[in-house]
This record gives sequence, C-alpha cells and structure tokens, in this order.
Amino acid sequence: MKEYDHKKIEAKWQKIWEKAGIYKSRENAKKPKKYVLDMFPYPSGDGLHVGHPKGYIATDVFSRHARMQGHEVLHPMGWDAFGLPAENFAIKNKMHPRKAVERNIKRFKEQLKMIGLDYDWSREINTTDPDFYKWTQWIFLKLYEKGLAYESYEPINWCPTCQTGLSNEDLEGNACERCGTIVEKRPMRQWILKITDYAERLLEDLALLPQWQEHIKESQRNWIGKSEGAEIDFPLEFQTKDGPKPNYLILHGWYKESSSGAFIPWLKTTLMAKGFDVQAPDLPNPETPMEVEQVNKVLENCTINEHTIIIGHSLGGTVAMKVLEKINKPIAGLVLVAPAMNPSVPGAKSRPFWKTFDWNIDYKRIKRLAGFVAVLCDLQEGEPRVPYLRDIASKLEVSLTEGDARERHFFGREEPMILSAITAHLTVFTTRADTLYGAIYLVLSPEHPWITLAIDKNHDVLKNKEEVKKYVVKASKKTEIERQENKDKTGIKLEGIEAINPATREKIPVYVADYVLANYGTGAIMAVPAHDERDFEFAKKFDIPIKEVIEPLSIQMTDTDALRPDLPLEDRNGVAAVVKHWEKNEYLCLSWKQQPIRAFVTGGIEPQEDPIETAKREIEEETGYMSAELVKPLGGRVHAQFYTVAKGKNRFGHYIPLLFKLKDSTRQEVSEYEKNQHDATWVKADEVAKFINRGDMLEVWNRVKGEVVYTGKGILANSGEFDGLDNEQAKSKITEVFGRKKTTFKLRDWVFSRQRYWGEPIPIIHCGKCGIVPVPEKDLPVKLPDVKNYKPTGTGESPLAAIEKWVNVKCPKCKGKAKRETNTMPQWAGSSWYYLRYMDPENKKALVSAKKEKYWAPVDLYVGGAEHATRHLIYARFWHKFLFDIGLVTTLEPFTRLISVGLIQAEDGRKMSKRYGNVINPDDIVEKYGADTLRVYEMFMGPFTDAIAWNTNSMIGARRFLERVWRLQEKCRTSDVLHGDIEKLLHRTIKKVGEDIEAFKFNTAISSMMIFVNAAEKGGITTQQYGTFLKLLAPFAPHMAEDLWVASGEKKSVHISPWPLYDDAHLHDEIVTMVVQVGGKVRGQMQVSASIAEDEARSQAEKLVSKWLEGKRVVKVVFVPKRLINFVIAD
RNA sequence: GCCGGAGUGGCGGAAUGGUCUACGCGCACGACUCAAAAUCGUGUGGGCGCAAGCCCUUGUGGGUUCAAGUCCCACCUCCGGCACCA
Repeated sequence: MKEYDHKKIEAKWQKIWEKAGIYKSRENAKKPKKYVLDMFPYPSGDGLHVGHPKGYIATDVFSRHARMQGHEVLHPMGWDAFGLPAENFAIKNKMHPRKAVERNIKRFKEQLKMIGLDYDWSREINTTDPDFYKWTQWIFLKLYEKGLAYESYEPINWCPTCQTGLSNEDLEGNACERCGTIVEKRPMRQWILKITDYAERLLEDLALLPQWQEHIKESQRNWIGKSEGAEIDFPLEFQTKDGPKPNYLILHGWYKESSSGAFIPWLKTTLMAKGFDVQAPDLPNPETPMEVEQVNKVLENCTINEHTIIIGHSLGGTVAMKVLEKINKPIAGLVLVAPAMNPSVPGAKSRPFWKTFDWNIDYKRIKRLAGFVAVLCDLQEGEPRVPYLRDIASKLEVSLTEGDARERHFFGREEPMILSAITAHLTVFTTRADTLYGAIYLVLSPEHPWITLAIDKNHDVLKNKEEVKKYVVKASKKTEIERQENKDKTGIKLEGIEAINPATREKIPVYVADYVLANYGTGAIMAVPAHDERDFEFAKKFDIPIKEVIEPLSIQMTDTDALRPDLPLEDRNGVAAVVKHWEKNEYLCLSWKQQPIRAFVTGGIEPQEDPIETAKREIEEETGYMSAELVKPLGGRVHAQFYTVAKGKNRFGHYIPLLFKLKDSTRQEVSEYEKNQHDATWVKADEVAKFINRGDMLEVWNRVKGEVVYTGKGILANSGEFDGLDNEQAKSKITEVFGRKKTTFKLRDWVFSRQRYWGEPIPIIHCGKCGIVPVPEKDLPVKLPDVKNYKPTGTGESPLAAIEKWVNVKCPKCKGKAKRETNTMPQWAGSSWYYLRYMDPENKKALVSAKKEKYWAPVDLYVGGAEHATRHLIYARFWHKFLFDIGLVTTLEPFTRLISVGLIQAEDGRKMSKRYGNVINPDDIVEKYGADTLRVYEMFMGPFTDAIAWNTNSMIGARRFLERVWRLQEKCRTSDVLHGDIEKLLHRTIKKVGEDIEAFKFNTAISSMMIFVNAAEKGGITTQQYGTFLKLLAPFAPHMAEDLWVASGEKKSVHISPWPLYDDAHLHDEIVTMVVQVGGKVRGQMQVSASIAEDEARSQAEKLVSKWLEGKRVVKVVFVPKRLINFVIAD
C-alpha cells in the first residue's frame, strides 16, 4: 500500500478538477438550483489565517453535498476590494491601491485554491472592476431618481484619522470602527441614502426569515429601534419686544365648494377664541378660478401687515404666494397647506385652474418677505404630490412638515396639524403619554432648531440669550466620549419663555440640556421626573419638585396567590405601615403562614376610619407593639392585584404607605387568630428588600429609601379625568386627546459619501444652471481616474477634487460648464448587491438578466461573520428591497438562510492577530498535514457557530482519522459474509451525515464517520461499503476521497456521483437494550425483541431486578417501548 | 440598565423528557521495538470499598414529572448586541 501522501494527492486532484470544470455552474432548468454564498472577503495584505477559511469550508461541504444530491450549485467567490482598509494599506506600503489590491487578490486566491474549495472561478467578481461598479453606480442613479438619495449639510460623524465622514453603522460606540479614533461632529456636504423609508419593512420582513439566527435578527431589531409613542404639542408663551399679536389670513383652496366647508370655520373659531384677528375671505369663482380675480379680491378686501400670517390651502397656497409677490411687503409668516401642483409636474391631474394661473413663482422673494415659512404635506397623498412639496419646501429653504391629515388633503372638519403649524409651540416625542400630567418642564437638545433660532442675533425672545449661546457652543465642543463617560446632567433654563402643558394648562419652564439627543424623536422631550430616571437626575440637580402621576401596580402572577383569571376583582382600601425599631436600624415585617407572602403590616380601612388610626390599630393587632408614632406619610398609594387564599377571592388592594417608628418596646399579647396568620420579624434595613417578596410592598420600601422614580405599570393619579385608569389605557386615551400617534426609529439615514479616493465615484454632475444632474446611464461607468496623489485631503474634499481634467465636464442637460461630484461611495456599496452579479457576471446590458435572476435567486444559504449583522446585512436588505420595488429582482429578501461563523481564536484564547504574534498560517498546516486534515479539523472543532480556540494538538485527531480511512482500503473484502451490523451502521451513518450537513452540525457528522471507521476496522468492510463511505467523506476530505474512489476503479469523479440513499429497514433494530429502573434508578439492562409486549417485558424485568423489588410495594409500572421499564415503588 | 445566547470530565464537546459524559484530544497501562516515535489493544467523571457493590454528579436554590442537562420559577457567572433613543 502506498503511504498517504497528502501533498501529491492534493496538488494532483486540484489540477484535474480545474481542467475538467466539474464545479462550473450552469443554468440547468432540469435541475433544482442551490445558491450557496460566502461573504466575500476584503483582500487584506496579511493573507489568510486559519480562522478565515472556516466559513468557506463549511459552504464547500454544504455545496458539495448539494451537488451530489442532484442540485445545480452556484458557489462563487469574489473580492470586496474598495474602501478604507485597501487604501490605507496602499498608502502605508507606498503602492497604488489598484496594484495593492491586485497583489493581495492573487495571494488570497492561491491560498483559497490550496484548500480545495469548489468555487466556480469563472464567475469571480471584483467590486473595483469598472464593469462591476458601473452597476453600483447605476443603482445609485435609480435611488436618486426615486428620491432615495439626497444631498444634505447636516453635521455628520467625521473620523480625523481616516479623514472621512462615516455612517452610524461605521461606528463602534463613539469610535471609528476601523481605527478606533473617537469621531467628531462636522457639518459638510453629504450624499445620504434614505434607508429610513425602508425601516418599517426592514423590521417587518424579518418575520419572513425563519432560517436566520435569532441573535442576528434581534441585533437588527435593536438597530432599527422602532418605538411607538406620541407627539404632543406644547404651546409656547413669550413676549416679543414690539407687542402686537399676529393676525391670520386664511385662503381656501376648494374650487368646487364654498369656504364654509372643511376646516376653515373650525380654524377661524379656534384662533378667534385665542384672541387673534382672523380674515377668511370667500374667493370668487371657486369652480373656475382665475388668478387675477382671486388675488385682486384679497388685495382689495383684506388688511395685510407685518404681523399677518397667511395660510393658504391647496390652490389658496398659490393665491397666497401671488398675493405676497404683489404686495411685496414683509409679513409675519406664510403657511402652505398642501399647495396646488404646478401642471408641468409629471403625473399631476388636470385641473380647471391650470390655464388661468401663472405658475412662475419667485420663491426667493417669497422667502425674503415671509418671517417664517412652513409647508404642510399630507403623507396619505403619496406620489407625485409628496416629492413635489418636498421640492417646493426646499426652494423655500425649509424642511417639509409631514404628517397624516384627519382627511386626505386636509379636507377634515378639524385639522390640528394646521393649528400647531401656525401657533408657536414645541413638539415632543414620548412613549409615555400616560405621564403627561406629570410633565413639569420641557427640555430641548442644544441643536434643536428652535434654540438655533432663539440665539440668533436677530431674535430677542430669550432673556439669557448669551448664557444659552455659551452652553450650546460648549455642548457642541464636548466630545462624544465626554458625553458618554460623564453622564452628569447639565443644562440651562430658557428665561423669558414658558410652555403650557396641554393637559394641566399649567405654565412650565423650558430647558436646554445635552442629555436630549437632537436626532431622535423631535429633539425635544417633556420631562417627567417622577417616572423617568434621566429626568429625575436632571430635576434633582435643578431642584425641581417632582409630581407623581402613576401609582405602582403589581399583579401577582405566580405562586398560590396568583390572580385567578376567572374570578372578579374586589376593591379594598388599606394602609401599608412600615414600622421602624425603637433603637436599631431594623423594620417590622410579617411572613404569612397560609400564603408565601412576606410584607409589611397591612390592613383594610374601616368606614369612617382615619388611615393613620387604621395603621396604628393594625400594628397593635398584628404585632402587639403599642407605641407606634407616625413619622410621615410616604405619599400616594400603591396597588396590588392578587388572590387571597383565606377568603378565596381576587383582591385589588389600594394601600396608603405610611412610615412609623416605635417609641419603645411596649407590647401586648397577640391573639391566637393573628398568631396563626403570620409571624412578625425584625429585619435589618439592608435586608428588607431581599426579605419582602411582593411588588407593591417593595415599592413602599423604595419610598422609605427615597427611591421615588417609578417606571413600571400603574394606576393614574393627579391626572384629572384620567385618574384611576390603568396606564396602558391612559396612554392611548391621552394620546388621542392631546397628541397624535407617532412611530420613531433609531435607524438613521445612511451617510453615503466618503471623502476618499478608493471608492466608486458618485455619478452626479453639479451644474451652475441646472443644479444636480445625474450622469446619463449611457455614460456609465464613471471611472475612477488614475492619479499620483490619492492621499486624503482632510478638508472634507476628496482627493478627486484636485484632478481638474476629471472634475470639469459639460453639463449633460445644458452643455454648459459643470463639475463632477468628487465624493466616493462607502465600502458597503458594492457588497450591498454583489450576490446578484454572480448570477450573470458577464452581462453588459443589465445588472442581471431577468432569466438568470429567476433561476438562481434567492441565495439559499449565506455564511459569514456575525459582525455584519447591523452593517452589510441591513444595507444589502435595503438595496434588495429597493431593487424589488423597481422590478429588478423577484424576491422580497436576498438571503433565505443565514448562518454566522464562530470565530477561531488563537491557542492562547485571544483573537488571532499579528499584533499578538499568535497567528496560525493555513499554508503551514496544509504543507505539514494537508488541506483535508485542515478541513476535517475545522469542521470537527465544535459547533459551527461557536467561538473555539485553535489547538494543533487536537488537530492530530483529524489527521489520524484520515490515515485510518486510508489504511482501511487494504482491509476491504469483496464478499459480504461479514458482520451484518456494519451494513446497518453504514445506513445510519448515511442518514446522520446527510442530515447533519443540512443542519450545519459538521462536528457530529464527522463523529459519526469516526464511529463507522472504528467499527469497520474491527468488523471488516466490503469494497462496496467502503465506496459508499467515501461518498460521505467526499465533501469533507475531497482530495483523499477522490483518490481512493478512483483507485477503487471508478471512472468519474466522486464529487459528481450521486449521494447514497439509506434504507429505512436498516435503521431499526430487532433486538434492543432496555433499561430497567426501580424507583427511577437504573438497576439493570436486558436484551429483548424490539416488539416485546409490555407483560412479557415486565415479567423478565421483575426477575432481573428482584433484588431491589424485595419487600417493596410496586405502585405503578412505566413502560416505554424499546427504551425502558420503570417500577415505581411506594416509600 | 435593556434585549439575546450559553454554563456538562483535565480540555474541545455529544445527548427526540427515558442508561449523562458519544466522538476527539490528553493521560495511564499493555503489545510491537535494543530504545524512542508511529501504530495497535485496554482503561479513564468524583467519593467510599480488597471486591461484589454503594453513594454523589450537567453553575446555585426551588418546583412539575414514574423519570429533568432538557420543562417552569428565582438567582449567580460568562459571552454577544444596544445604550442619556424619551
């Protein structure tokens, strides 16, 4: 027999397979497809370490198994080569990134090939290849076309080391994920992708992914961070220097109805009730409106001055702007409520006023004349109005105010959104609308627009403007790390302005503080210190007295006193008395005897009894102590729902918590009845919390300790008409009355610009005349120019900006002078869609042909690192859904099944890294032990998704196993007069290995093959059985399996041979071992027929364990066929 | 703090509510050898015992069950995600 020479064998077969092209994927309609995908690597300069291939080996095993089962398999590989790491590597090594990438890819590819992976290299892709990134740019253009890519000047995260802006996903805490540098906020021009438009679907559709690991889905849910709450408006009161109140002019927009319709009467009455002057003229000919007629009517009949706020609805919006153009004098404000659409907008419906109105509007002048501008948009209207209004708003340099009108197009009889838009107010977002009555101040984030406006030199509402300004500047300079580490609350009260709590109608102060985040919710909160930890901290610091509005409610769910859902609740008012010892720091507690309750002294208040009297009486009756004196009431009440065993009733108890102290030890005898009810015990102060086991009583104790913030569920108090409601009910009722439902997400829009060289150029041209002009599709790809200096500038400009030849272009629209966009795309762009390109890598006309997409999509199995849960995997799902919406792909989700690889750590248990000098190189392992050994070991190490330390010692086991398989070829015999058991075991092994590969349980698959080999060595094996076994081995050790397979006389490759089938008949034993137990303990075993009857088994078993049955009474016999028989005996 | 996941020999780890510790590493002893390595064989959770055997054991404490590593409750520890997100 030849020695097992892995080097020879592996080199030989790798060459032969490549030549024969057995791993080539074809669109073969006759076969079911299987698309198996690895997260493609970024080809780093360091090459692979043994941890990297683990996932690739797993998909390799999986895909080989699928191929043998008759699937047409797509298992491709490519390179994610754009981005910072590649560029930084290039700079460090003074090598052009393109050169560096080429070199690194070559090295990576060699290493991967050496492991014997079954990739179809003819489909190799590279994100830096212009033929590839042409389509990345194409997708960007489509996103732009659909309004999902926009320019913004908002401050973004800037990494000073990498010298580029970053997205939220690129951060680890407050540091750059790449280099660990703390990021700063920097305002700059950015391209942003509107991923937030897909937030809801990205969240919802996780439900379509049962084959994703829960922790990945959970991470995504966390990241998207949906919370449902309410927006509530708090009107503001402040005094302006010049006194007069604004007056309102309402211009309606119906051309079919008179102005008596819809919201106008309501708005008029409401404003007048507040003491404002309101004009709402009837506009002539609403059926067939004419501009001149309508505008003249307004000019002739209405008073317009610098205090006027004009509100124009629908066509009235246009009339309003025309009026303003004509009078050409400043007014206080202009509010456009769903203004009418310019007929030139594609998709706009034909209207009778199109021809009678002039649609050229001087937006610049309007903006100049109006003190403030707001554009309101009803989101129910959708396209094309929403994008049109967004455009109008941007021309007027304001952001669009979006929301749901009561009725479409603001046709409701009441439209509160309009009211809040025209009166001074602050809007807060809260998930605790139920605590509105406890909102005793507001807090704005330092970046809140209202603050920005108020500290402007032209405004003088704030009395302490300079102080506020200082604070805002200081907050903006505070690094994120300072905010993180030092969570001490800081802030400043805004003097001269007050808000009105819409529920209590009380005036409350307004603060600015940096514990409120600008980019979450509305950037403003209502503070409820009694029910929010952070607000409480702040209130403590500023000496704001708190107001409790939720009284704790605890519902007993477990134990014998758990609430019985079938019984009604019976209310009872009572007291809960905390009694302090006369000298020690101990408190009097009761443990109940019939129920597992440990609490304070409690009791029901009798009619006409004073609670304090009740408490004193109960203390005497229940504990005998007679000298209790009230220290103080602890405030409010606590509530509990539970079942009383003694009374057989559900109780809803309402307790007034009171604190007492005993003057001395005077004590009387406790009655027999009370003695039987409970024991009184003195408990040390620091052990009380542990001793007490009822939720409501713990809340009482918290009050004793002064921990008054309560965030749990409860009953409303101090909340007017809502008193007594359960807080969940109150939430929706209060929202209905004082606010509106609102859903908020933590997910931010995707900052898509990088100020670096090595990325896909963003295919946009900036023209002085036409503004932003997308590069025409036919001009794609916009190639990244070759340059000498690709180092980042650090100025917020990409190095591309310096290449004049490339930057200066003709505008595709007007042919005038224009400049290219010089920002590049982030690293995650190419990886957001690359999996589609493997399906059709050569296609020149389309990203992927419909036919091929239909055949291969979706990816059946996707394997990669868990660190991509909230980056790549969210981005890719977003782009995929977008491509679905524009009809390019046919599946809602790109990846059906996702499995994350568990890290291979170094032998010392740390991360494998050059820095620690603990890297194991796969080249060395392959050289010394062979690729097959490496493969078998990595799959055998443990559960695939677990992180496990590499152990070269342990790896020897894998090598030994293969050597034993090798030697087994000598032991094969042709006759089958062998141990019949080996055939049985073989069939079980076929079943186990197949199922385990499917389930990614490679370690147990290998273990079962080891068991088979052990048995075969002992019992012998036929040539045919050995051949079948080699097929099982083939996915794991492809080289050895192939060599042995061909050596046995086979002509075709084992890797395209059919996977063996198992015969059910071999899975069942006729003779089984049954365990005999006495009292649950194993006392014997017996070999019996699998079909043995219970009686028969019992009598056999009785004999076997007679020793243990002697003198015992058998109460019951448990018989589990084929497994066990248990004699249950009496004690 | 909140949300996920996990705690089993000396080590990596097996185990549809039914004999806990499969398989592998390591270790001990034996065979082969002058010897060593390699290979093969036997053994290997802990305690008591000469032995037959007995008792204990899946992070801790309770519970359900004839029977719990597995199900339920409380707690402890570790890992991962989010974190001043209202």
